[in-house]
Amino acid sequence: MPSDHLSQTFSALADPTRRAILASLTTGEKTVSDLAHPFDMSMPAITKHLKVLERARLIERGREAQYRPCRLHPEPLKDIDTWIGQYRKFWEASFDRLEDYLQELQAGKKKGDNP
Amino acid sequence: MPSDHLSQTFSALADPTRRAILASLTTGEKTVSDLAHPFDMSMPAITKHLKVLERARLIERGREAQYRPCRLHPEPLKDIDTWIGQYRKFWEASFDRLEDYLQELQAGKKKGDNP
DNA sequence: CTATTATTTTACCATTAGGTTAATTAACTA
DNA sequence: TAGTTAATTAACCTAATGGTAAAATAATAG
Repeated sequence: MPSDHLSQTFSALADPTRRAILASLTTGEKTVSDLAHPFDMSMPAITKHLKVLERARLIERGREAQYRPCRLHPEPLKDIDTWIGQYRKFWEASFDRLEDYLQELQAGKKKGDNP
Repeated sequence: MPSDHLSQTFSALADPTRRAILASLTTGEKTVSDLAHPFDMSMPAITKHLKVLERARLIERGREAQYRPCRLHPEPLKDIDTWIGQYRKFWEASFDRLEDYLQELQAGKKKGDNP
C-alpha cells in the first residue's frame, strides 16, 4: 500500500472481485447492491472493495435517494496503459528473439534495430 | 495473493521497488547485486522481490558461476495490456463525455427517467 | 412516528506482505 | 585448504488485506 498513484492502481486491480466490479461498471452506473449481487460475499466486503477502488480513483460515487451509485472512472487505467507502453516493444513482433536483443543491449552494441 | 494469473501480475506490479527492478532490466540482464544496488534495502528484501517477480513470470533467472542473473520476461505485461484493452474505449477521444455515455448505456434505449 | 431498504461503520480475526538480522549454501580464488 | 563474494534461507516483527457479524446511518414508504 505505498501511496504513489501507480502502486495504488495496480494494487486495486490485483483482486479479481474488484476487476469484476469494474467490468460490471462498463455497462453503466450500478448501485452497491447491484454490484454485490453476483458475489458470494457480505455487503461490508463489497463496501470495502468499493472503497479501495474509490481511493484508487477507478470509480466515482454519487448519491441518489438511499442509493450510492458507482460509475467507472477510467483515467488511472490510462496511466497504467502509458506505463506499460515502455515495455510494449519487448513483446511486439520484431522482438521475438528477446534474449538476443537484451544481450545486445547489455553488450552496448545496439545499432541496427529490426524493422 | 489470489492465484489467478492476472491478479498475480497486478500484485507484483503494485510495488515501486519491483517496478524499478523491471525498468532496470529493460537495458539487459542484471545480477541480484546489480539490481539491489540502487535501493536502500537489504539483500534478502531484494531476493524476496525477485521471487515475487519470478512467480509472476515477469522475470526469468539463470545461473552463471556464483551469480543468478535476471532477465525480463514481458509476456504477463502483454496479458495486462490485453486486459486493459476492454477499457481503452472509455478514455479515447470520442468518449470525453463519459458520464453521458454511461448514462445512455444504463438507460439502454433512452427510457427517460432522468431529471 | 414506525418500519423498511440500502449502505456503512465498528470491532474482530486469519493470512499475507514487506522488511529486518543472523545463519547457510554455492562458487570462485589465493 | 581456507577465505571471500553472491545469494538464499530461517526466524522474526509489524502493518495491511480480505473477510466476517452485528450495530449504526440515511433515506424512503406507510
